Amino acid sequence: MSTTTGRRRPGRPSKAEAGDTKAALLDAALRLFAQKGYAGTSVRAIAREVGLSESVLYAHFDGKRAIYDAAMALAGPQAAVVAADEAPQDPAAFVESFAARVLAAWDTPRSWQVVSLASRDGLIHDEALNAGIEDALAHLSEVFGGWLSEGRIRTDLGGPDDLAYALLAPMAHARVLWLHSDATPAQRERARHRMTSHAAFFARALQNPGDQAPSSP
Amino acid sequence: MSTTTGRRRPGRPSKAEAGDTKAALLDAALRLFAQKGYAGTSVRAIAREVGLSESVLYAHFDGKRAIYDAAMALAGPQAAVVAADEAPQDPAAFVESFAARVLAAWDTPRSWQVVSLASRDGLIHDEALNAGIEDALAHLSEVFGGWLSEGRIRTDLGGPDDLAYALLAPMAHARVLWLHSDATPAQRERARHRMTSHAAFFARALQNPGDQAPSSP
DNA sequence: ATTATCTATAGATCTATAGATAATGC
DNA sequence: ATTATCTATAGATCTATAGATAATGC
Repeated sequence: MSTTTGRRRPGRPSKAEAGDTKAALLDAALRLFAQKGYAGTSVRAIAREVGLSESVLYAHFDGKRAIYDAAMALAGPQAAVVAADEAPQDPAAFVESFAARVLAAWDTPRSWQVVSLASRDGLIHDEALNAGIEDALAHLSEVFGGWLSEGRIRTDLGGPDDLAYALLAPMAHARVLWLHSDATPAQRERARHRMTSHAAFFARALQNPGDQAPSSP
Repeated sequence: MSTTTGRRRPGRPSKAEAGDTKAALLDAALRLFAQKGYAGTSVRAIAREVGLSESVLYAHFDGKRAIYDAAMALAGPQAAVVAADEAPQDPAAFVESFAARVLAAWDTPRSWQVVSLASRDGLIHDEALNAGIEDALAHLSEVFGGWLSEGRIRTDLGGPDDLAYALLAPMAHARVLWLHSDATPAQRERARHRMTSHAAFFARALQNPGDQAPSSP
C-alpha cells in the first residue's frame, strides 16, 4: 500500500499521508494468514504488505499471536447464519430462503478469507468456528421438529437432527471446498449451484407424497 | 524412539540397534506435519522425534519439501472409496453398504492423520486430495442415473448429480469435522453416528412412495 | 569402500526491543 | 509531551552442508 517506491521518511507521517494503519495491518494480516497460514506468515511480511517497517506492528499489537487473534476476531462472528424468526412459513419456501441466506453470508470475499484461513492451521475443525454451524443445526432441528409433529413434512425420513444435518452439511461442505480465497470463479460458481440445487432436492424430499400436485406436463 | 537417554554414539549404528530409520522419519514427519502443519514443523523437530540428529534427514531426503511430499504419498491414495462393482443390488442395501465402506476407509488412524494434515496448509481443498471424492461422486452419479431411468428410485427428487452429492457430501463433511487426529473419541463417535444415520435417511428418501410396506404398527 | 550416523557451523530468517526522528495537539 | 513511524540490532531458530567417526559388506 501507499509508497511503493523508495523509503519512507522517518518520524511521524503528516496528517495528510497517515491512513488507518492498524486497519491496514489487520487487513493485510488476514490476507496473508489466509494465504500462508500462521506459521507461514511473518510479522515482517505483514508490515511489508502495507509498506511499513516490521516494528510498527509492535506499536499496535502485543505480538504476532495478538495480530492473528485480532484478524480472526475481525473476520467476524460468522455465526449469524440463520435469521431466527423466519421459520413458520411453508416448509419448501423456508428451505429455499434459508439456503439463499446461508449462501449470501458465505459468498463474500471476507467469508472466503475466513475459510482459507481456517483451512490452514487446522481451524476448520476449531470449536469457535464451528459453533455457528452447530447453532444453525440446532435451530433447524427445532424448526423441523415442529413441522414433524404437525405432520407438515414427511415423518418417515428421520428425526429432526437427521433432517437438519442433511440440509446443512452439504452446504457447509461446498463452502469448505469451493468458497475460499484460492478457489477459481468456476469453483465458486459450482458451490452456488450445488448449494441451491441441494436445497431444492431437500425441499422436495421433505414433501409428503401426494401433498403437491405434479408439476410436469 | 530408541535412545531416550543420553547421546547416541557417533558413527554407524550396529546392525542390532539399527531400525528402519527412513520409515521412522516418515512416520514422525506425517505425525508432526499433521499436528503443526508444514511451516510449523522443522526438520529438526522431525529428527528429534526419532531421536536422531537433524542432518540424518538430508541423507534420506533432498530437503524439507521432499520429506513432506514423501509423507503425503505414504498417506496414500485415499481415493479408492468405492468398490466399483457392487452397484446393482437393492438401492437401499447399496446405500447402506456404500456408507459402511466409506466410513471404514475414513475411520483409521492413518486416515485421521491425512485429514489433520490436509486441514493445515490449506490442502483440504487440494485437487489431488479431493480427486477421490470426485471419483466417488461420479461413480455414485452413474449408479443413481441407472436406477432413475429404470424407475427403481424416486425420479422427482433431482438428477443423479444431486443425489450423489446429497449422499456423499454430508459424509465428507463429518470426516472433515470429526474424523481427524485432534478429534476426541466423542467426536469420532458422532461422525460414525452421523454418517450411518445420514445414509439411512438418504436410503428412505430414495424410495418410491408406496414401494415399501409401512413398518410402523 | 560404503553406509549411517554424528558434531559443528554457515547463512537466512524470524520475533521482539531500544532508541532516534519528526509531526501532532496542547 | 505524545504519537507514529524509522533504523539497528540482539538473540533464537531454521535449513542445509562439510567433514569426522564407526560399523558393515566385500
